[in-house]
Amino acid sequence: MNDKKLVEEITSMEDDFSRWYTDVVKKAELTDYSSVRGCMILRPYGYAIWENVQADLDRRFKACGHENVMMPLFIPESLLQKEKDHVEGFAPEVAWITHGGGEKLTERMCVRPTSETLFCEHYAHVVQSYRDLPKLYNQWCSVVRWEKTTRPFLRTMEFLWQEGHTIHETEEDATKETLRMLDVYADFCEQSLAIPVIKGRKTEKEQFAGAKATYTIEAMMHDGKALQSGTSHFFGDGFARAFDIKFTGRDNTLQYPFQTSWGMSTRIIGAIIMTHGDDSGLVLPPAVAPTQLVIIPVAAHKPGVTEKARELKARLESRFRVKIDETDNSPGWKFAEYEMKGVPLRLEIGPRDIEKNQCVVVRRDNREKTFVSLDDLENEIDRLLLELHDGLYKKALERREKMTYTATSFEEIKELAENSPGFIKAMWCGDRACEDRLKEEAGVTSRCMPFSEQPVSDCCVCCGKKAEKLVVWGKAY
RNA sequence: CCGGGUGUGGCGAAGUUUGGUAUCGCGCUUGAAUGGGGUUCAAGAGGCCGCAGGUUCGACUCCUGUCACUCGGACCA
Repeated sequence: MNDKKLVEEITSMEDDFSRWYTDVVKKAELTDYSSVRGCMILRPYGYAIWENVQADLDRRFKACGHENVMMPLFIPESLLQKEKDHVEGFAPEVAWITHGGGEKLTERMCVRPTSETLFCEHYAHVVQSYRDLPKLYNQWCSVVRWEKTTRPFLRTMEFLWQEGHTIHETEEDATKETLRMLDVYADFCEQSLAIPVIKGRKTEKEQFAGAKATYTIEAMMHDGKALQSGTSHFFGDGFARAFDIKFTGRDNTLQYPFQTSWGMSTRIIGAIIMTHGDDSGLVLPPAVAPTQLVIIPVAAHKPGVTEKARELKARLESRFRVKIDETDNSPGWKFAEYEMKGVPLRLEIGPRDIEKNQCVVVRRDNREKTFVSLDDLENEIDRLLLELHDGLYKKALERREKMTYTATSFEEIKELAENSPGFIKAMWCGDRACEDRLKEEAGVTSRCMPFSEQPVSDCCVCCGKKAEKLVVWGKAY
């Protein structure tokens, strides 16, 4: 490989991870900028990834019984104001509409930063009896938050997401739903995106504005930083009380229902990039790759090559997302191009292969070449895609384990935070003051309190008092 | 929001110190050869130097303002 050329194209991860990220996003043609500050244009290739994410998640939601709806883009100020914690959390970053059709509005409206308030208002209309419950709703939309600094996918002022909003008869049902959706997200990340995640609960400091409990899946990026990849919130009956949502229960008394909400956004594409990518560019997990296999004819001018390549495409496209590159760029150029774009498998077919009734299939993640008989092509591709997915997952998991440390004293956690990028497992007494101090002096925030972890000691890493909660600490995007 | 950096054809840069006809590489177009890791040669096209003021006979270059991107921090679901 010509390393010199490669260095000209993108910054290496090791040299500057942030620049590597922006370079990959740009070179893989995922996004573009416009004259709208802090917002991104999703180009066809970037949008195609989102469409695959969306289709996969939507299937999972429907399997749980969720129904899609559409809520308005705007929220009147009075509606946003109804739940105190919620408005306090979001007010600083909403965009306000003050004029319409050239006239000043009597009441200003914000562009939705999230739609809890709209769902609540609607639920108040449609929920009368326990027979109306539960309602399991979801919407695919974009939301706006007036961010100060932005980065493609990771933090933009407008972004695409789904927000699920459900309402239940009992606290128990709502709690179950919150955790069920967290599992849906975790399964999606691991099975479709090959991203290992840690499931856990957020501390009160990190919890969603208005929630009684926030659960999260946290993933570790290549540089050791954490990315919150999906969240699921339990609201108790707080929103129901604020919005006066009541139903007649089985015992003929008026009761408040219990609610949840959960979301995953285009940010997850940032997670894919920073989990699997390498110095040659993007590496896409097969389940969401817009093209799973690219066919590259070699010596295409020789008789029979183009025909054979087209024949293979026709044969494969009922089972895989296949593309053929018939441009007259050199094969080497094409190899580099599709590596940049993260296409999982590359199929090379040339005169020598045709003679032997075979082709060459190359994996994106490790560049391993396999000569595959054309008689067994479908099965081999299936196998290679599966192996590649497993390989990506395993590699990401190994890296996370290698970059996860434990600390039992303040000095230790501070030293680790400074010198060893990654996650730090340490006990916490539950005091906000300790959490604040760790942020202030060690520069780490609590990512989550994992569900399935053994205690690493019995006293708080910060104050030394008795502690039972294990927290995963880290620096976050 | 605070601090640093950068804005020059599609992309990446030089030129700015010391004001005087807009440069280079890649890409693009056309033609030919090549083709198993970013091929080669030839001929072309393409830029009011981020934007707005100011200084000057003259501004990519100096001054003021402003916008965007970017890196770090703060804030953030």
